[in-house]
Amino acid sequence: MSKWYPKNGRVIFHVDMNSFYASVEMAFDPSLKGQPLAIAGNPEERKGIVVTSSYEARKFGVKTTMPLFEAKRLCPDLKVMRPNFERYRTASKEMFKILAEVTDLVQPVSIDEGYMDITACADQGSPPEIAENIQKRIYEELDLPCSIGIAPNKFLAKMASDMKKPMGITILRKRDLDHKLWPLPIEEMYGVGEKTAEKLKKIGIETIGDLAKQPVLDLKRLLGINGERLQNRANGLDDRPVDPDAVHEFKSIGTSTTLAEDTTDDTEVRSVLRRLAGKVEARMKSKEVLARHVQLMIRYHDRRTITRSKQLHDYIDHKDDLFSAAIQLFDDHWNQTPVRLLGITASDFAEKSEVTQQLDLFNYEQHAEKENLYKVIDHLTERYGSNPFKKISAPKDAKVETSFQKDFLDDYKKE
DNA sequence: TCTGGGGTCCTAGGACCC
DNA sequence: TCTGGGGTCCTAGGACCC
Repeated sequence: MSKWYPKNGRVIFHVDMNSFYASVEMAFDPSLKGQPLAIAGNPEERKGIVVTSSYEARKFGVKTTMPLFEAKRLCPDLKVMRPNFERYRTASKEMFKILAEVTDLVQPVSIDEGYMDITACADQGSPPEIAENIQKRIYEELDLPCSIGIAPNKFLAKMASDMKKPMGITILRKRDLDHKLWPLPIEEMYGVGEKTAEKLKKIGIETIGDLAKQPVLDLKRLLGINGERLQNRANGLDDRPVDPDAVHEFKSIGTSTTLAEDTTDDTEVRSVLRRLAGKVEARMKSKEVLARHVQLMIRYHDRRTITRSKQLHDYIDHKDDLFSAAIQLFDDHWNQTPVRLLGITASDFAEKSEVTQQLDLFNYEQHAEKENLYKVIDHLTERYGSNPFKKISAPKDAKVETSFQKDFLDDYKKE
């Protein structure tokens, strides 16, 4: 036991569902098992890219984000299905239920993967035993394959879960770094994408091991603060905690759509933005939040994409308010050329209950201020011999009244 | 008949304040 | 007589991930 649960370390799992959407479809309709299967959007609507494919399809070179026609060229017998997101969400919930039975310290990071901190789970067996149990339960109860990485931190657990698929369990300890992690090509490192890999290769870094050993100043110059962070990870250092609450701390809600055809038609744009605003509204309401920031995304014919956003004065959650912010941004910034994609994203949230409370408080304060007004005027009149605000004592506009009262009271309090 | 849709985090410049 | 430096907010864009 002490071998597995060191006093000064953690035991972290990364659970990664294999080929998730395709596997859920196969669990749903077992006649699909063993077939090359791709989940993809509708090519008629220019959404024909592979979202997920089964391992049978991958053997032919089918990959995620590959255009469907190319996937079919590589694999003529490819079976193609549209995504059923409701189905995937249901399967995902069931999967996380199984993880939650092991520990509360589960952090979902997407629909098909999550971290667990099982440091305090020694009573349930050794980490490999716990991992085997989880994998077995998900397979037997949900008919879904997964891979699990076991390591002292999130980064290594993530890299480990990737090392054996499908249905793998991989242990990656600090002492394994030099022979399991460092030989991997730099582009396989989590956090290193196309652009970063390109930059790193230019200074001679080809493997994760090369990155681990490079003088850190070179990396800072090349990549900023991220250079140092990536090097730490390459050396097996990552102290981010497994945070079960992170999933509730979402920062934005957005939706976007690629149009079936590019358009310059204002009526079409308006109708699409209305639809998007309605979707964002529904998702905000289900999470009971209000937003104070709205962002519009426009992708043009040539795929050049701009985002334009604005901070609002009030918190909103109604589709009409989302729409009016979006259409204003569109009218202000559209360059009149054909539009390929439109998107609306809301952010800078407050919980609906809190904003409502604050509004109540605000109304209360306004009321209280009116009550106080006479006292304050009396005070100032007494002090200065006359009411210094006499000239504007009957404001018509409610907003003017409010700010007037606020300044007034602020001055009063300073006295 | 090329490249979806959902996110997060970071950077950088300008405005503004002290 | 001619311009410092730090902090914060806002906006736009880029990189990355699944």
